[in-house]
Amino acid sequence: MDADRCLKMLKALSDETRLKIFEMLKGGKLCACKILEGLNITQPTLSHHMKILCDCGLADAERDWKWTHYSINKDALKALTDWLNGENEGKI
Amino acid sequence: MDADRCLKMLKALSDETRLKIFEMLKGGKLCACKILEGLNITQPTLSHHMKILCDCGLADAERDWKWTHYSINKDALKALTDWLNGENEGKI
DNA sequence: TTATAGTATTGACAAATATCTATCTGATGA
DNA sequence: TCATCAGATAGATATTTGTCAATACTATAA
Repeated sequence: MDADRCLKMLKALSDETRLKIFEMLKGGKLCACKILEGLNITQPTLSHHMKILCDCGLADAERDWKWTHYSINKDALKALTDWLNGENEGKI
Repeated sequence: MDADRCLKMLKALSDETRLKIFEMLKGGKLCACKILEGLNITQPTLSHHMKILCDCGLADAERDWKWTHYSINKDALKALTDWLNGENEGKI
């Protein structure tokens, strides 16, 4: 885990809508359509946000038939918080 | 610690310059002029960034004669990482 | 009071970005 | 093959924000 990766994750979390999505996903895996229900944004906007969350590694996407299920990548999250807390040793 | 406060902290950390400052301060308390030395920005820009870091609670400012010393507020940092990790119980 | 020095504020501007509409893609089922 | 549907991409726009130069503030020292 380096500062660049950390910065990317922090940028991903530093938007109100994406932080809301993050909170929703903390409760467990969710389909894109379910996430969309809880937010006042359009589908392309959600798609854009999910890409940012996935690209930085904080979220994982899993296609199941026609739906995409998203979940938090707990290892990435832990790497981020460890880095912030100064426990910069190894991993990810 | 609520999501709003968390969002403010994440926004504060989601800028490359401020994350560098954060890293510097993780090594210990620093004078503004020392921070400035390690960054290619002007003094007003640093002042602007320090205000953001202090306003969200992640950094503390301490005036000593004519110099201002900045440090990380470890309680605030822990509250942030706890919140991200889902340990949302109480405090700050 | 006046000069000096470290830090903060203001105002302007350019770059980044969150959002939308419109459209595309890819897979399924008739 | 064609229609349908979930999700992705493209292009445009408005807002946010990082930066600077200029200036103000505040405390000290002469």
